[in-house]
Amino acid sequence: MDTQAAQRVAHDGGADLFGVCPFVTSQSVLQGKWAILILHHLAEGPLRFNELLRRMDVAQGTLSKQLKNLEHEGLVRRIVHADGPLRVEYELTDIGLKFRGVLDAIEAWGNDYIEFLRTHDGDDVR
Amino acid sequence: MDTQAAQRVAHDGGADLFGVCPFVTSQSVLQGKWAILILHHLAEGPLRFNELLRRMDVAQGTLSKQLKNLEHEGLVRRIVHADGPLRVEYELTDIGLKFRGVLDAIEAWGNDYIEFLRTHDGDDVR
DNA sequence: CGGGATCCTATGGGATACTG
DNA sequence: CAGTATCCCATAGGATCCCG
Repeated sequence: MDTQAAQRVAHDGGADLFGVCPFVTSQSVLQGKWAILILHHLAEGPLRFNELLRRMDVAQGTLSKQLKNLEHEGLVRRIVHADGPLRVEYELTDIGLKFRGVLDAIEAWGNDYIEFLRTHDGDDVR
Repeated sequence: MDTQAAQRVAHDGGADLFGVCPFVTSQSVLQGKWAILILHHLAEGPLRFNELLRRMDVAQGTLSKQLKNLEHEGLVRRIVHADGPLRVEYELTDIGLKFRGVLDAIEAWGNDYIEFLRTHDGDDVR
């Protein structure tokens, strides 16, 4: 381990609230550009890799990594169909399905915010 | 209509859906390590800069930038009190207050997920 | 089809020092 | 008190090539 990494570990005495605070914990799952979008698309049902790829304009490698993360975190299940040609589907697990509550809230607020953006056209948001 | 034209229409070539899709739009606001946490702390009422600093173990510069972002995006309002010593408070705007719906959903799911993590101890999540 | 491996860049975020 | 400025690094994510 190099010096910098060692220092970071040593200094990490600060309380990491992952697994303790629901907001910190959720944040670590929601971080990144694609998690919410993937979860959103899978919320309606299982999808194959290339189908996800087509729905979200994302690089293959990136999608692959993100799906592995979500699988590791327990939100997504990867299913390989044994019949015929290679066919893989991704679907939400139980805890992944529960996330739809968050997705619904995000959708509602997102629409409110889009409306807000239009009515405050002068302000340079983003 | 010929086939190629139909396909070009159907396939949204790299369009940025910010301001169009509520999920993409929300994601751009929620991205980053601190936005959700800041919003959560401000949801209960206005807070001063150093008070936020104390509640979340974050670097000053980082907090400053994040607050500027949220202010720019219209979720947070910065209030400078003119009396006596320098005193600044941050509070949620109307559209920021509406975000509490998302925060509530996140809190609920976060707690479910924490429970899920405990009952699946063998899996190395994160 | 469904990826993995590799390389590269952009940027988020921490540490530190300084300021009105 | 409430920042700003600067430097630096770790990581996310895109592009490209390759594979079973």
